[in-house]
Amino acid sequence: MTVWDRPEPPTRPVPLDRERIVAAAIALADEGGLEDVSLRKVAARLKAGPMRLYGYIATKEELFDLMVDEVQAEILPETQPGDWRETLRVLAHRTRQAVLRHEWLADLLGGRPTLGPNGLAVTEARLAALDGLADVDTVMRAAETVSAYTTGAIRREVANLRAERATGLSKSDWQRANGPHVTRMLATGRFPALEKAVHDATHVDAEESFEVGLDWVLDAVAAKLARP
Amino acid sequence: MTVWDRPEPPTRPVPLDRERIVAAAIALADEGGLEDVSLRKVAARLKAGPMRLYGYIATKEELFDLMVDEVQAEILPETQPGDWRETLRVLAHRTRQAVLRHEWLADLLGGRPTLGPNGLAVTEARLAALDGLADVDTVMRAAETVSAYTTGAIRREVANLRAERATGLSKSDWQRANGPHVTRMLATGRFPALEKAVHDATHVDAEESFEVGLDWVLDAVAAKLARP
DNA sequence: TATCGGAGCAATACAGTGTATCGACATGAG
DNA sequence: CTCATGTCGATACACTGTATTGCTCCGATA
Repeated sequence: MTVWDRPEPPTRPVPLDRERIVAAAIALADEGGLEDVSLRKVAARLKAGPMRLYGYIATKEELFDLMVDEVQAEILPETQPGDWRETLRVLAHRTRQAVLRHEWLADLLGGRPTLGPNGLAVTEARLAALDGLADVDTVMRAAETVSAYTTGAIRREVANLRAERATGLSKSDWQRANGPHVTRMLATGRFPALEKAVHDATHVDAEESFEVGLDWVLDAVAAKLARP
Repeated sequence: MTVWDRPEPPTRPVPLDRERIVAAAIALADEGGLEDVSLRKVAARLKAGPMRLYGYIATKEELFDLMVDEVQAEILPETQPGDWRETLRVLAHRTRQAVLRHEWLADLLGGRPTLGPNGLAVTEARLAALDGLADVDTVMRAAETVSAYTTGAIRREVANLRAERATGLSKSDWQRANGPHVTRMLATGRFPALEKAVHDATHVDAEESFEVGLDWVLDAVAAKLARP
């Protein structure tokens, strides 16, 4: 019985694990957005049948949870700076940067509690930064307030960014970017304050306005920490 | 040719308009969440074929936009209170209440720019409250910061609410509500600050923590308005 | 070593989705 | 009365998440 007579052994399936699955899903989402992530496509990237994934995840939502947690690892800074304020600021900025790298994150952020290891680690980092500076309740309120601002601001930024991309690519001109509709609405005179704001506001880039708002919120936190 | 010989005239289709379509979609979403809203089901409620809707909307996303704008009408207060701070506070609270009435709004809030008439009106109300109290840029930053906090906080609240509902119905006990997983994670000792917070924090209801965080942010705004 | 149980996997199937296409038909204009 | 027009419904397509089913191979047991 020579080699030539014996058939090749059947090709063993590519080994799989959650890490590989999540990586494939993230790659897909990075390329084409969240709606491009289908279990079939993810499986195809791994040269596997769609049903194979159900050995590792029970539902597509779970895959999303894993994706979010995976990316949250990028948020944790390698070295913790000393100041509580600096720590919170860095965490917020790194969150923003992670979302800009993975825009689909904006669709998921805040949508479910982040209970994965990295999500918990981020929460821990926020709380640790404030630990001992006030009573527990104040600390929690502070952490949650900063985090609420962060996710809210980032979401709006991405929303605007997408809208700009959708309406041609005119970036600087607000009115033109939003098409004739907004212009027409403003012309009705029913939105005088908005009209003034749109007309007179100096355009600042997104990062700076994120930063400014964040600073305000941090100021508020600082004020509350001062008086326990 | 008597009446009996003549066939009935063909039943004319039920007249349709965006208002009716949006109302049907909102009703569906209120009952079963956003994912229960399918063009087929919406159309069925109106005794129409699915394709009929495409005379009024070009895409499902547009339907969502219309839904959001419709519900935003509920946010505008009937009478404007005097104080800028009170105005912003009321707007935030009414936003929260609207989301609690229509939980699906949490999935959409902040996801796209709100360019509909009611959305613009809400923005206008926010800006109008601050109008003249500082330069335009500061006013915009203030409005956006408050709104970022609001949407972020509400989203987290709804996320937690859903998670609680999903894990049995134990509401007060954080650890039990989140199942053994979080308990086990905390037991690793890798999240000391989180552990302390979970253990020692006095449970305050969602509305109160929303209110407190909001007040902090409003304090921050007040401070910036003071010095132009 | 032969057999068997069980696990992992692929194929198939199903109910449902958003939307393009097209043919019929009622309606208003000439 | 005829004809063009535009609206509506049916059909169709490509695709989704997931349940079910049966095969096939691996390792443990007799």
